[in-house]
Amino acid sequence: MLDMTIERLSAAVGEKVTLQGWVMGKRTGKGLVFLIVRDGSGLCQCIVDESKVDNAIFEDAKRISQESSLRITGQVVADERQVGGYELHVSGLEIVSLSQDFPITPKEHGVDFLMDHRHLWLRSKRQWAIMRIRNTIIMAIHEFFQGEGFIQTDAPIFTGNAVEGTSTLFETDFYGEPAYLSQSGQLYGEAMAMAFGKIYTFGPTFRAEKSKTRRHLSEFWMIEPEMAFHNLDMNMDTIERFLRFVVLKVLDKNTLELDMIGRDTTVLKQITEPFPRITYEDAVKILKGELEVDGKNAIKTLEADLVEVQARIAAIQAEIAEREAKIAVPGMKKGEIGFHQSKIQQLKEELSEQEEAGRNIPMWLKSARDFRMGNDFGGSDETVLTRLFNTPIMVYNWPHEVKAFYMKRDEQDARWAKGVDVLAPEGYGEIVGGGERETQLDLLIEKIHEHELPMEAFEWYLDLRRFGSVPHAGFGLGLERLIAWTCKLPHVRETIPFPRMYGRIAP
RNA sequence: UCCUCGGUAGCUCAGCUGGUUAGAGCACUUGACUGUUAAUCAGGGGGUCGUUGGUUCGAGCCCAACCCGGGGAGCCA
Repeated sequence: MLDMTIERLSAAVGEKVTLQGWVMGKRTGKGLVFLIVRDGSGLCQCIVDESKVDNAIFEDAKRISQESSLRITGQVVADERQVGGYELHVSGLEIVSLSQDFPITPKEHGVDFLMDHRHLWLRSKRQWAIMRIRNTIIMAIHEFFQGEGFIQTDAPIFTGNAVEGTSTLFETDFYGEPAYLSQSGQLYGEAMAMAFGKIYTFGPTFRAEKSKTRRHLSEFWMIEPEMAFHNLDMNMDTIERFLRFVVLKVLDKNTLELDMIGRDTTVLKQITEPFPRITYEDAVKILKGELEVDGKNAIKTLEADLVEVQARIAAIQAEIAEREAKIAVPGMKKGEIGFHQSKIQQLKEELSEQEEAGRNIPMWLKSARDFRMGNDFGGSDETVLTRLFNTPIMVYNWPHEVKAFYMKRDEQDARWAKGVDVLAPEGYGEIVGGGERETQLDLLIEKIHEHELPMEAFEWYLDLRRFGSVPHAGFGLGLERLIAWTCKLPHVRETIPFPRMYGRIAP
């Protein structure tokens, strides 16, 4: 049978099956060739034994190279030591296409090199695992909203007016008129919520920010639910249920993948606990160390982190020196030297990470101490704040000056706009931004003037308040940031098949 | 736009205060090893040291400008 996949080998133990795939790796021994085959669904070690196959097959097994494609036939044997738990005792092998000098070797590579070979990098284990988790998350998003009675609608990607300034928009030529690639479907989502009750959009979003950081992409996918007859509290309830649902789905369906990328799931499992809801005012106090959380002080915690980082740097430097001294002694076996060298390599990588933390933390501390009530949080402020929590936190009631014109003003205290930012733990920061929308026509018009926006471009939007305005709320979730946190990746670029970012348009 | 770190073999890096023919590991290749999981052993080929200009008897190393990349600030999901 040719439709066998590695994923389904467990149902075929003892049977003779044929797999179709690619060679990920090869090890040879006297009379034996071990092939690691991947077929997209998983990995399987295939053993070619010289004494059990035709000579021609054994010769093919010996000459087959990394990433050659093949059809391979053999008996499925359970073996707990193997990735996936099964191996194939080969009786037949057909080379479909021989590959030559595959650029991505089992050794470490630099980011630039890997990014230039993204089309091939996607074949590696880690990327395989991440893309499967991405798939789970996308499906879970649909499942959650569909299950709660939302309908998926889509906002346009071309927009004619620059809502929040043209500096962050990509301009294109739309039949001779300037048009911009959408940086949010928010306003259209509101129109659709007035038509269909509860909706969500799920599509690509474009931001022309010249940001070169671990959490920015120029093209990313955003989920934007919008709910009629919902207020800020109901919005926060929805966000919490939603994030919990998605993360639990990943924990359920991707244990293998999470393990492959080395994700410690302890923090993820705490997603079942309530998310703290903190007003902006309190968040600022926590940030400045004026308010403690469960007896923990943000500033003091960070200072302790710094001490720890410095101790770690010293320990790493000592270990590197020790291993280098060992290698320097003549007479050590080559293999052992290689072992020490690879350890030193790892240590040096960790050292540069720790050194970076050592440089950053004092800056973060300064930023936190000097923070002024009324400002928006910067990336480091979010890190300092979330350092004290193991679940996402929801910061709400923001100074209205820092939020968009459509955000509803708090009826009790006009200083605040009823927005909410959800900050992920472990240093990931903002993954969701949302809030309750302004419903009053006159306040909205005032805000549009205040932001110096072109009134005529918003006439259609104002119609939503003229014809049956209702309280409504919604939020936007950056898919890639959610994936990055779920997988604890150092950078969002690995969460999307072909990242588009400042300075990167190919492949 | 600004700050910061970097660019040496196909890949990852070393190259001490400037000094003869620029090194290692991996990958590739030849051979040895009956089960390996990036840690076996022996041999082999492979480099305009990002670009341009300068300092010097002499530059991979020093200086300047530029190009490319990493991280961060601003901005944000």
